Amino acid sequence: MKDKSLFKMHADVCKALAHSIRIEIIDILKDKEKSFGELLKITGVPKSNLSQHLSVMNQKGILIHRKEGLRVYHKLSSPKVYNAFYMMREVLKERILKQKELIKNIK
Amino acid sequence: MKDKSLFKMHADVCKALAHSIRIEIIDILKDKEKSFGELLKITGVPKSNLSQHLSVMNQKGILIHRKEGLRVYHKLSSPKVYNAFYMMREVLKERILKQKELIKNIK
DNA sequence: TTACTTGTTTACAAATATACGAACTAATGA
DNA sequence: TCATTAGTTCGTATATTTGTAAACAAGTAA
Repeated sequence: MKDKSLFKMHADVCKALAHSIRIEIIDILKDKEKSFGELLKITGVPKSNLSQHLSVMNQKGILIHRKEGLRVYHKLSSPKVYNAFYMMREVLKERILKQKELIKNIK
Repeated sequence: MKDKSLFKMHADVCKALAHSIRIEIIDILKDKEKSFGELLKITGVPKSNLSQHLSVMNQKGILIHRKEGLRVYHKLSSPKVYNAFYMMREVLKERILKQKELIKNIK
């Protein structure tokens, strides 16, 4: 049988984006790094929850962080993460446009 | 508070890719349509399970299908789906390369 | 040392997602 | 009509993910 471990790893990267809080985090970090505390304020997510989401994103390789004193700064691990994020949004846009067409035809 | 429904929809599209079987399906459909039966043979996934995964992908707007006689043919809803798939794989590649570097430095 | 700030980890409940056999439906042909 | 093929849906068991409070850890500063 064919080896499917590549599909598994590939899906793991996709999973790192597959949550609305994580999408919001990528949106915030798209062009600049932010500390944990800043992300906390912007998102309004409880800190333990936010920490877990950031941890998942780090493990899956889509974020990196550095510690400076008490603060931890997070950013995208590569511009490719934003490209992937962006293409997903394009797919969403296309889907919404198609739905608009459908509604127009119903009227 | 800020409206987060866009993040939710965006994450839903990502979720459609976030499973190894669904990644495999996109890989198979990247450049041609296939019938359910062909997908069944290629993937080896039980038919009820395959049908459910295809259903999820249809609902999330990343696949479309047409029926012809007894057969159902599936394909990507847009080339953008493959672009998104591809960028995810690029992120994975980058991560693997970084891990290789780390191992090299350990030696 | 003590207290404070910033963030992580743990424990566990609740919610979602996945897997798969069995039953079911739709189209075709004998 | 009856059987066959192709695929979907249902019931339900299992697995994975998520959310939250509470405990914990690490760095800074008095």
